[in-house]
Amino acid sequence: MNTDSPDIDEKRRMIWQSLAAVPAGKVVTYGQLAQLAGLPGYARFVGATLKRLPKDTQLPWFRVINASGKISFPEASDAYKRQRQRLQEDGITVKDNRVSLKHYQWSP
DNA sequence: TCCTTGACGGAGA
DNA sequence: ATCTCCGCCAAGG
Repeated sequence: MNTDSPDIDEKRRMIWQSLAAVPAGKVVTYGQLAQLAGLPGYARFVGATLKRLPKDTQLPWFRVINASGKISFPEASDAYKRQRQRLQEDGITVKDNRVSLKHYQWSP
């Protein structure tokens, strides 16, 4: 059951919806996803929302990277390795923990 | 209720 | 290119 306030839950829904639209082979930044969801300034909240996703989610959480073009996890972590793996399966080149936003950033 | 933390980002140095 | 500082908004203690 959901005990969160309606407005917060609604914001999460907006983010999930926008995330679902990000196509394979493309990436978006946390801040960009917030804007696409109609929530400018909510970059941090996007991160907090992705953190709450179930491990077996179908949403493309791995297509979200930070504004510097890097994966927002320590390079030694499993989370980092999983995200890099999924991105590479998408055909995205990850060189030294860096994705070229110039080539892969999605613009709807 | 107050204080700290965080899958963020932009401005400055 | 890097690093620090600071504003941002929730979540957790």
